[in-house]
Amino acid sequence: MHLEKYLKKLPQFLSTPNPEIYLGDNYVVLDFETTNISKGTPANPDNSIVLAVWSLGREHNRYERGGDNCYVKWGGEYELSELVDAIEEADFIVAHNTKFELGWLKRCGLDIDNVLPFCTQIGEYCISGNRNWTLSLEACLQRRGLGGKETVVSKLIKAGVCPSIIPMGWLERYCVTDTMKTEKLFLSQRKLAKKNGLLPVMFTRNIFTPPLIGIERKGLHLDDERVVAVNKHYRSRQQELLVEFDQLTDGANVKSGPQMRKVLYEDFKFEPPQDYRGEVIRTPKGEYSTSSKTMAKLKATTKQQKDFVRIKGELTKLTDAITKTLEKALQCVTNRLDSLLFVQFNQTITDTHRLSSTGLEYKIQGQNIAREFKPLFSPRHEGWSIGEIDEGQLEYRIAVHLGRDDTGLHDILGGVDAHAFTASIIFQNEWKSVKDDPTSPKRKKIRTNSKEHTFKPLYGGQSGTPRERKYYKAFRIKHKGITATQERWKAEVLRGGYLKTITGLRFYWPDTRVTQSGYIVNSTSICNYPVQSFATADIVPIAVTYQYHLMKIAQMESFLVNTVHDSSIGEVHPEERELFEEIGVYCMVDKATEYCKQVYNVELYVPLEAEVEFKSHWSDSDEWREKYDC
DNA sequence: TTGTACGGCGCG
DNA sequence: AAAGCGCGCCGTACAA
Repeated sequence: MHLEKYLKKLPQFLSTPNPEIYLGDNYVVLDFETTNISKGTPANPDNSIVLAVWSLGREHNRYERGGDNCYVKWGGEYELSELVDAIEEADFIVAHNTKFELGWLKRCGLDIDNVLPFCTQIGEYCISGNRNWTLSLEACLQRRGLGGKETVVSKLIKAGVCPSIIPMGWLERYCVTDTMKTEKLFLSQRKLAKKNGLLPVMFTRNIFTPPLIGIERKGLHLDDERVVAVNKHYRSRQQELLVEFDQLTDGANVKSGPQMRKVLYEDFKFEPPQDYRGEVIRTPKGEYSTSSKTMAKLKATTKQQKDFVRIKGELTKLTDAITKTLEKALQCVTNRLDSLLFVQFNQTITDTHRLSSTGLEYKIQGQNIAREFKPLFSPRHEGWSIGEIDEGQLEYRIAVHLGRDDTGLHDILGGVDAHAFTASIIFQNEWKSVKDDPTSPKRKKIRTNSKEHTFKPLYGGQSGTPRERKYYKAFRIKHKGITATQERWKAEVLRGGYLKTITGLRFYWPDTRVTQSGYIVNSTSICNYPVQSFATADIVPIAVTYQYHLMKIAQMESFLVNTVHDSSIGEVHPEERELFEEIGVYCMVDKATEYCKQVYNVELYVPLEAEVEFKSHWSDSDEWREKYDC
């Protein structure tokens, strides 16, 4: 295959990935002090490096550790060629939150895509599994018995004092100390990681960092005209509805839970809806629920009640869309000539080690943009398209792999429609009459309604209507392998309080026990985490990492702009579609599979599958354009 | 005035 | 005593 010539140019840590590289001593530990606008982000040109300190792992055997074997350089990013040279000679760099240091090194002119990082924050996160530890340098040091007290300088910085005006002697002492502490932390982590088999997972998390920086810097591009048109549409509809809503409720606020509870269950005298067991649906704190799902169960009889349910439902959606997306997108296209929206990827937040994402200036984050608004995102260049590569049925396939589930494998290989099986049980009678007529709209509708239930039992879901429960049971019987594996996981956690997963990552549920009724506490999480984690925190990041590098090596003009759990999204040059697809699919399928073997010694029993789409926008359709008249 | 909890809703 | 999992962001309500 002709990707061979690009593969040959991958940096060595990617062409022959080997986590044991972290056991060597050819590393550079570094720490930067910078000016502090927006937490010192290197993305802001008004920020600059104040002080850089680094030390070399291979020099440390020569003499006793002391403050003097650090390199110290005052001044900006243009005076760090010595550091850049040292990094180019090293196997990897070490820092606490390497995304920060790498961002600055990029500004120093270093090609950070050739740098292998070891982030001590990620290191601690991998050790923590899902234990939600505080991951500041101080907290990590304390946890490993390495000191880690707050100092005067750290307090000053935390209080918002810019490092550029902190006395030089103080700042230098502080930065040198932090560098040495970071190295101690690294040495402690790698020792433990080797012992517990965590090096592979640390390696996988770390090679993702340079691609994430590259993706973050590009931003997501908004289509100005569409943003304006959709805003107008939503605003005017909101105005109409607000008038009606005010009349019906005497000016209640649709966003207020207490007010909605009063309106619904006191003023309109709705009977609080019940679940399948006949118990009133309540919030975790015991209040009557006013969610849209609960509202859907309300029995409206009078015209007033019917109007209210309809208007409240629509108004909630409108308000949500306007405040969370549309208003801010409008501000972005108004304020910024380039109409770019920036997000930040967080690598150490989630329990399952997925990425999370934070919206920066305009507070729109990249992972939960409503499907309805994906058509607002367009390529920044005329004639380009948005390309999206998706891992098809990823979590299902991974569950089938982990459970060596022959029935699942058979269905996947045979392209069996999983939702049809769901429909045949939940909508038994209705389904019978239409199941063999693929053009039937009724069939389509039943199938759509079945979708939400299909994979619920995969995550431990059992409750619902009698029909639904019948399906969940059928799923567990059908997928014997998955069910048995999940039972083993629960047993392992019951025994030891934690589960060692296929990648070596450990998840902890120390309070797990069997209740009097036989229910195992935490069982839904125990069923879910190993699947969600391996699928979307390992396989997809691996694929995106390689996709990013190969696109760059192939000198493509196209580039990635986002990744959302099971997919990557890029802006694609019209003449590069074929190559974009080839690289994308290769990475999501072949490369991810190969890496699993190389790094995790996991031979995937189920094939992966990638789906590719090119569109004028992130999503697009005639109906959508008609609806918003653009 | 500021910070936090809560309920709600969006995504995979 | 739990009833699919994982997140981030919103406005309200209310405490400090």
